[in-house]
Amino acid sequence: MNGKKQTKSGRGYHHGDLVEAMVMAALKLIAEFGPAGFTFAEVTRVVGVSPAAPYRHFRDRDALMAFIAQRGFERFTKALEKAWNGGKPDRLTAFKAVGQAYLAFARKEPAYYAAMFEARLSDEHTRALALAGDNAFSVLREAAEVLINTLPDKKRPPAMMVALHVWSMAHGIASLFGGDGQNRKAIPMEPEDLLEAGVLIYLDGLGFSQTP
Amino acid sequence: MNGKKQTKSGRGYHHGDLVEAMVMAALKLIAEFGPAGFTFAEVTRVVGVSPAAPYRHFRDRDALMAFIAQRGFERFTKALEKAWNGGKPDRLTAFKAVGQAYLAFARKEPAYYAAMFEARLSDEHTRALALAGDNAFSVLREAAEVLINTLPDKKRPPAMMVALHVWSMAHGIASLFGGDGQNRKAIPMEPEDLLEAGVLIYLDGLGFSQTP
DNA sequence: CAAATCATGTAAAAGCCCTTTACATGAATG
DNA sequence: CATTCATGTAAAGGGCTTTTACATGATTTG
Repeated sequence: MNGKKQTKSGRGYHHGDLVEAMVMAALKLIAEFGPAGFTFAEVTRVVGVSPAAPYRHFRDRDALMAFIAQRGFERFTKALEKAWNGGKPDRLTAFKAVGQAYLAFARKEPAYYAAMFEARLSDEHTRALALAGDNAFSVLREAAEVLINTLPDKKRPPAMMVALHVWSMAHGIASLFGGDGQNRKAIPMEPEDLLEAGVLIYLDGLGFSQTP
Repeated sequence: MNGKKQTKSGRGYHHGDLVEAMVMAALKLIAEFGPAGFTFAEVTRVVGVSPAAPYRHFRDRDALMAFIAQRGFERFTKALEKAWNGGKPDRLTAFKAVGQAYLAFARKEPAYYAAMFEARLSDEHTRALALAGDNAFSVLREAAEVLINTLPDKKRPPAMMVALHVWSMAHGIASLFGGDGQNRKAIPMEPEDLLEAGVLIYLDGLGFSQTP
């Protein structure tokens, strides 16, 4: 009947799936108070275990954060891949969709996004996350490569650079105006529209005319 | 001889300028360990006062952070204004200089930058800082306004939008690849060059041809 | 100039969080 | 069924935060 263990309201000595429960509780707290806005002890209280319990699963609070960031990067990568959709229906549309997917992820999963980009993790954890981050970036980089291949050789910029420009603008918009609450500066348009316009102008500068 | 008080190695009962000393010590710690990388108590130890002393000057750790962010925004605004230089020697050159000044500030003053953009301050403090942030943004916005006035009416985009695009790209680059150490992802070019290229392409898209 | 007052710093204490260690429980294994 | 292993608890040490009562010395004022 039940996927895992017993889940009577009062659980027994063992929790059943403490890792998942910790992650879920932490995500809620991050979404509400930011990546620095919760304590390890607070999560144990929400979950209903003793303060020492999580140490069987995570070396410390940062390890929980890194675990969340890791999972976030994986979901992020999938979201970007889905948006790119192999370049269909056409390269330009798909490329813009990747940009929109970037912002959509930041908006819909602010807790993951914060864990990925705003939690200041140790060098060790940062290094371990680098691969996951690179995977996400690769989606954008390859999309850029496919896109610019439609340009004549002479006018073709490095795909890496194009990807970095779009990534930077998307991340800048997400950081400054994205999210759903507190830190967000007020601007007279939706972040998604701002990015869409910015990417269009940028691509125009590369030689993609908007009205061919 | 001395600007302020006695500064014999062993100071007396009163410090003389605890606020400044706290700010300086905090900046050093922020630069090294990030905005979440120091404790209030640690700063008091560095400065050499009791843990309760700072409470005469700052309500709490966040108030110190906000104070630093406030000062950071003021210096940031000045740096951008200096780069704009009234639009001289010409609008385009000056505009690009503003972008470079943005990155230069993030690179040279990582502690201020982190306090301004990466410290998650309370809503209350965030609101109080909004004005200081707006002042900085205004410099870029007015530069954008002057710049796009050279475009024919029909092709002239809103200055606000142009300013937001450039701000976002600069902030994205600074966040992802700027700074000088740990979090910085490795890329095959300097952040400054990446921004310069991005702004040039973007302005090209707006109708500023690079080779008139 | 001396006394009163005010700003600034200290000491001590309460409360919370982090983390480790020794022990308890119950699930899995043979 | 007995053993072993994974997982959770209790207790304790140490650090940080913040408050309160008190100490010091700079500043103001008669």
